[in-house]
Amino acid sequence: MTRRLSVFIMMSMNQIRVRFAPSPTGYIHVGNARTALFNWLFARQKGGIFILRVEDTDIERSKEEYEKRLIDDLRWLGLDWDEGPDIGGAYGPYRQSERLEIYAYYAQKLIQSGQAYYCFCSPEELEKEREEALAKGLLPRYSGRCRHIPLEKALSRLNSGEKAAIRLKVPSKGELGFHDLIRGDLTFDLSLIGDPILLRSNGLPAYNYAVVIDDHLMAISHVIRGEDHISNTPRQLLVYRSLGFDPPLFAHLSMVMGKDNTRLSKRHGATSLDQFAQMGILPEALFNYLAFLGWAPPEGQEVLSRDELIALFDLKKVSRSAAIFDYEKLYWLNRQHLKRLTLSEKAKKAYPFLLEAGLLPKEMTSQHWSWLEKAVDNFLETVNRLDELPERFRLLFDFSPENMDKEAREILDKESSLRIVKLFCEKIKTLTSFNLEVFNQVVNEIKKETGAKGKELYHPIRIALTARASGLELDRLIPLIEEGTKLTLPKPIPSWSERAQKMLHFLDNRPFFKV
RNA sequence: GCCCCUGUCGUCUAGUCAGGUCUAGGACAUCGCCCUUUCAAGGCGGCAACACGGGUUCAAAUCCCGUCGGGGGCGCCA
Repeated sequence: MTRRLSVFIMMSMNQIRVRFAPSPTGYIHVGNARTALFNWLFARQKGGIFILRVEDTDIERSKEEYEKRLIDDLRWLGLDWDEGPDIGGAYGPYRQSERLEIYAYYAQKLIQSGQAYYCFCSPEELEKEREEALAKGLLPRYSGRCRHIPLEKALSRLNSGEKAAIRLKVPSKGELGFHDLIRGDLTFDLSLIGDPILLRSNGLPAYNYAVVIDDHLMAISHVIRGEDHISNTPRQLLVYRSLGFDPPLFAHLSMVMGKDNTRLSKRHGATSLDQFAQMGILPEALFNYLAFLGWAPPEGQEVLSRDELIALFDLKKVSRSAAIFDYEKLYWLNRQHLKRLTLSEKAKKAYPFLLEAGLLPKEMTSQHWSWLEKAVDNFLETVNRLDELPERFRLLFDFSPENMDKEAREILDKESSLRIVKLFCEKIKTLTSFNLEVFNQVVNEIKKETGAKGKELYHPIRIALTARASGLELDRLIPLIEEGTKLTLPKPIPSWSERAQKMLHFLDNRPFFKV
């Protein structure tokens, strides 16, 4: 071994190396995303290495398509990795399906040293035994029946074409413990653990085995993963021990639950990252929220950027109890992050949602963008999510007196209001230009002519202009409409005169309105 | 069934390791008020928790024991 290589190994021994190891069996779930995020925060804070490893040994369920989506989704969230299947690295390959010879090699070593053995039991037999044990209230654990088959005999059965899995021999008594960075010292009774499968009869490794080989060979220093792996840890520790590997440090994160305290699933609402993107949740907001699931910064700060989170994060302060995913708080955080964007970022983020709704054109001119910025500046502060924006924009695009809400109708039922609406419409229907100045002039005239003021005056005028009882402040709304009518849009914004004429026409054909 | 983890406002949590400074702090949600030509936003304020029962102690959210609740595991899934 060269001096340089040994220096390299020495360095990597002290190097913090963590990994996120998902199975590409579906779209990435927020619970897994949170695990990835905690690993990432830890690595980035400590100047360590963050690795993405794809655990695709479940051939039935793993799909290439999912791996691609997984990568896209993680990147969308704002995570990056130093080694992974898409970018390579010194400890690859990073896809378990490409590491099969490695698993076979170590399994053989264990067979040869007598620490593992061939098991010829069929999955059906085992399933039956397990069910029987469960029914009797016994421990559903493998009997160890094949443990005593002499190696020569096993080999000859193998040669004659029989299929076998490889199992690890687990001591029948004793205790095994480890220190968990979040939960402290944990101990387990070995007599309760059956001999785990290392290699399945199809040659593919089982999770509890592959994870050990990979974590060791990839020089993982800290395994940060979900609580559902706590009881797997002793099994894995046994593999480390049999192979003479030093185990890494472990930290088990609590689960993420839905509102009814069951595991978060589709029926609780959005769970996969792409769904949050579609809802108009900013990745930095989801990132912020996920970091807060089971952890809180020391001084109670709430709205934090990725960099601030890196600086503040502390694995030792992570909560031990399960957290419920609260959409309301996520939405609030999203609003806060939305507010932090610059005007042009706001417009850029809003655009896809307005395009999708058919309100803005595919080809945007600089006039479009400048108008969008103004509009977004007014509407964004009223929403939690970007996907609520088209609905707000309809205040500008839709003008339909026939669809007035109850509140607006009730106001029009008052004779004084109706008179103001008509007066206002008559005055503006023939105007060639309309702006705030003209508007105020017209309003002043009406004020003089009718004596109305305040709410009595402005509420009807709002209805005349928008056919709605509520919305944006009028002096912010008018410039937006005025400028918007000059734009080329898939669906034009009605001008003041169109509005006035449409409203008058509507009123004339409504006999039940007085006057 | 057995094993493991876990338990502070409805929710996320601070406080628990080193018991008194906790008549338990913050945030979301909710309710009320203010601002306001509407609706929001914003500002201010209110409601709201140490799962329960024992013990130790001058003193317990904090330490010990038990009970109960919640979650996870016991796969040729990961």
